Amino acid sequence: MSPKDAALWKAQERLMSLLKGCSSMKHLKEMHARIIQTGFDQNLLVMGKIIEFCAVSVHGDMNYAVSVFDRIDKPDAFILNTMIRGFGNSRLPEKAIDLYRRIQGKPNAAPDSFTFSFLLKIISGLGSVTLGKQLHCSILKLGLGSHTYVRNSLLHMYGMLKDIETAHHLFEEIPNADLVAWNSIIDCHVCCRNYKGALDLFTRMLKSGLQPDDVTFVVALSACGAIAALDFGRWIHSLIQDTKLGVSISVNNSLVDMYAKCGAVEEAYDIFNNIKGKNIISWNVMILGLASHGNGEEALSLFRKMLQENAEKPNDVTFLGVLSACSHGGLIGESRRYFDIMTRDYNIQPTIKHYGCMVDLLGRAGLVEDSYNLIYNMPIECNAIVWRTLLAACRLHGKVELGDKVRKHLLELEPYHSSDYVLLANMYASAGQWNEMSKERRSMQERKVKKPEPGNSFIDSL
DNA sequence: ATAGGGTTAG
Repeated sequence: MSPKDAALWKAQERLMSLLKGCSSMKHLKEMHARIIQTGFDQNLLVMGKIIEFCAVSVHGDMNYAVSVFDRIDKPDAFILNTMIRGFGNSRLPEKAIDLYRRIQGKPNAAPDSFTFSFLLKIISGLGSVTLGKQLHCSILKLGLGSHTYVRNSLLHMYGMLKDIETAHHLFEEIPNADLVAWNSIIDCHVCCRNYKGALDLFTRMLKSGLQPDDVTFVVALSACGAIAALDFGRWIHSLIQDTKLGVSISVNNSLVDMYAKCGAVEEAYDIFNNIKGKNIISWNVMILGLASHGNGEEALSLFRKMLQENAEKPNDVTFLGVLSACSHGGLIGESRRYFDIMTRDYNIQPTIKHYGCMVDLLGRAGLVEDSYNLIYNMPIECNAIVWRTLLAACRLHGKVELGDKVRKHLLELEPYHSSDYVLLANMYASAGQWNEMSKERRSMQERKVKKPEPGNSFIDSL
């Protein structure tokens, strides 16, 4: 090493250690200015550290990361991967895809296993089947198809895209599937609502001799809860007690959730009471468990207990439980009060799910017109699930006229959802409108034929 | 110097 190189290396090391100690954007910007002056603004290690701070640290600023990135002439893979990670955590994750497209074919920044791990996760969230398949092709072309992290990310992605066949195919091709691969394929089945398949795989995994971890148990228990498989859940509970995961918060939360969903509310409560260091999810699953079993009052008193003990700060899901408790207890006045408290005292913006709870609550009480007005006036876009909730209420209370209106909205959003026709046919039948009922049935059969291939989102048109 | 899987509406 020449003396000049040694000096440069020493300076680089000093900058790196200074950047490591950086604690705020203000501090980082000052350092960045000095780095530009000293001519290190094309040094990939130094600039990588800056990008990392801006793009993925808690005090980061993605906009600043972009402006820094744009001035780097030849960014390397680390810098690109870090930018992709940063976009993935941002409100516009599709920008990560744009960046990937821009760098394709540039020799100094060939995508690697890290790039694909990050991108696959982002595509899982975006739900784009086309992009997922394109990326899968690129992965195969680059020979990264059997890279463990990449393959497991692919598995997970196909599960999120509801393509259980491809996920299953991929899984069966793995010579020695590791724990993450097993957990992913089990979770794929849960996501695709194949709960029986998930539990079969869980059993198969045990037989293969692999030791389940906390994630395995959480996923398997959620499958039990979904189909109220209480005996299977109890068996898993006994397996957990044989391991040291009996103290894991998330495993215990899942046990509470499983028992509650299976109707064993007392067992759920028992576990809840014994959790050391309850977190907000512990409280939420218990409140929701009580609420969904008609113990609205108990759910609300548990919520108040949480506040009194200052145990945890309620979040958006807590209020879903609270509103659901009001719904199942028929407490309309209470629900409006809590809705206000949520926004005013806790500064939680109501999501579509909170409106869904309110629509459900008003609808159950027969106030379908109020429910419709709430949807009409809410500041966010309504989705098919909420319209369907209202349609179910219309059916329940024989409000055919409003049901017709709701039907039009559903046709726009999800014209192919089979249960809507069942709901509508039922609604017309209970109102004695037999002609309408058979029309609905015929249109269902017609549409089944025309149903297009699933999976295209806005990103597919990019 | 970076990475994979998980729990909370209807």
